[in-house]
Amino acid sequence: MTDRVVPDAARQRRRPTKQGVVLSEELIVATALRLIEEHGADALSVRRLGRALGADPSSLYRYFRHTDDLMLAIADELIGRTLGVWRPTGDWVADLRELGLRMHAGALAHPRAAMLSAHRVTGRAHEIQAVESMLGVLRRAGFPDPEAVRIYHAFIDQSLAFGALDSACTALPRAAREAEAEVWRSTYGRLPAGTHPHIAATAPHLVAAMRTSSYPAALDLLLAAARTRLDHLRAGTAD
Amino acid sequence: MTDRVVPDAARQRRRPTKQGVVLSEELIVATALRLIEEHGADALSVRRLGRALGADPSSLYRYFRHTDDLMLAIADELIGRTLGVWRPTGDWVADLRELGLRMHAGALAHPRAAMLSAHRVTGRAHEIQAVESMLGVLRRAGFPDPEAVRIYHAFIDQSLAFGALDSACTALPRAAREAEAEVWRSTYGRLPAGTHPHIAATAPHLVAAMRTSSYPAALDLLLAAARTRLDHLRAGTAD
DNA sequence: CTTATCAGGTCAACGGTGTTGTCGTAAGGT
DNA sequence: ACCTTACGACAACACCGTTGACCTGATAAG
Repeated sequence: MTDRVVPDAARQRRRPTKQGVVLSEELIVATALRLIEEHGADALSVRRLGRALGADPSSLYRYFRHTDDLMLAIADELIGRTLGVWRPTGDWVADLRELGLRMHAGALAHPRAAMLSAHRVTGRAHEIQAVESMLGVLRRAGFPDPEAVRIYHAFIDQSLAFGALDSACTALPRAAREAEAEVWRSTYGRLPAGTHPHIAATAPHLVAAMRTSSYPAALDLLLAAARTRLDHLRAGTAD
Repeated sequence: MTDRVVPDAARQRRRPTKQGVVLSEELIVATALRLIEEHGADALSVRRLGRALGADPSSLYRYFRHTDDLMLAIADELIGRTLGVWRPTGDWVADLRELGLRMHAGALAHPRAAMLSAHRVTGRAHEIQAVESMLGVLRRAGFPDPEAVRIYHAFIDQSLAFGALDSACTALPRAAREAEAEVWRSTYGRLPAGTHPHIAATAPHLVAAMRTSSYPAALDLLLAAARTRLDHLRAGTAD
């Protein structure tokens, strides 16, 4: 079996499956996304996907060399969907905030794909478009080039890193997620002030806060620092 | 089988394994960490771990309810190793900076373990100690409780998220890492100013910057924003 | 219109995974 | 010296990704 995968364009002999479905790369990716959305991240397996498509699991290997290939195809589809229609408004802080939240939401909508692709550089069209957009926002705001790159770098990595982290949380089996909430409530919530004064003092806030993602807060902190930095630069206080 | 796990302290009948090894929670965790570092994250399975220990896989279920429990124990051990000897100096910005860099370095020292545990709450001794320390730094600095929790949350998640992201990069196969560097150099480095003015203008900075982790920069931005916030609070300017 | 080709769906199998119910045995307390 | 029982071993279950061999029917050539 040298290579049973055929480039999508060259396909012609599309034969229906035993259950009457005509497979295609597109259909497979769409079904995989649906599966993830409907039954949780770990509902995605080659066998289950095959079953959902009404095809033998091994058929999928005519379209993807292995599961990773499938994941990357899904990720690519994701980028397209989440950044497809964004346009800058001119308010650089609001623009970056919107972009950050969008990337984060896009990741959370498809946790598995996000976890696998957050640390990869594809060099493909959608990605290049995104880089150009963000750098544009920062440079038009008035950041000098080295500063724009520094902030872009921190901004994009923070978005991707939080996206992956929070995705990993939502990809946790239900039981584990509930167990974590319980740890915050019954372990951290009950530490005596004698031995752990700071945890005890902030326990209610902790229990409430740790349930949600801190990405919006982290994003706002980053943007606030960037704005301060820009003010300093404008005031002529060179570093 | 109600629950075959016995709390570690209560263990007494330590019986050697067929191959003469005396199991313990500690030994299991240490072996798991070694396994992960030596043979990669997916080298960690109950069966392989059993083999490495010279014990039947099912024996491990006398010490951990399921694989997840084991992961949490590994995560906590990691925290303990990286934060073991830290003491606050009184300069809260410097302290948090040091803590953040240490956690990041700790993650990179055990990339695969970091990737598996960054998003977990263990509720175990080392973790509790770490939470108490960081909250202490922020509260002594003068942050009111809700603010301290907010900043703690953003700070810890940022450290863990970047730790996991950068770990994932270093865990990439050598070929893939070089391919990514090449993408930056030859794809982003050569885009024409006509179609991609912002990338073209910053290309040298981009190529140079994207090779390194942006965590230190992101950390400094977060701390700068926190300091600004504290100044505002001190000035009595509520919000 | 017939025929041959081969893309692509199917089947069966391999070796891996986490997890559990059962059983035997040896360590510890009495 | 005896009992109890903790705890390691075994076997089995249901699932996973992946592959090589097989079969069949849609298409292209004649």
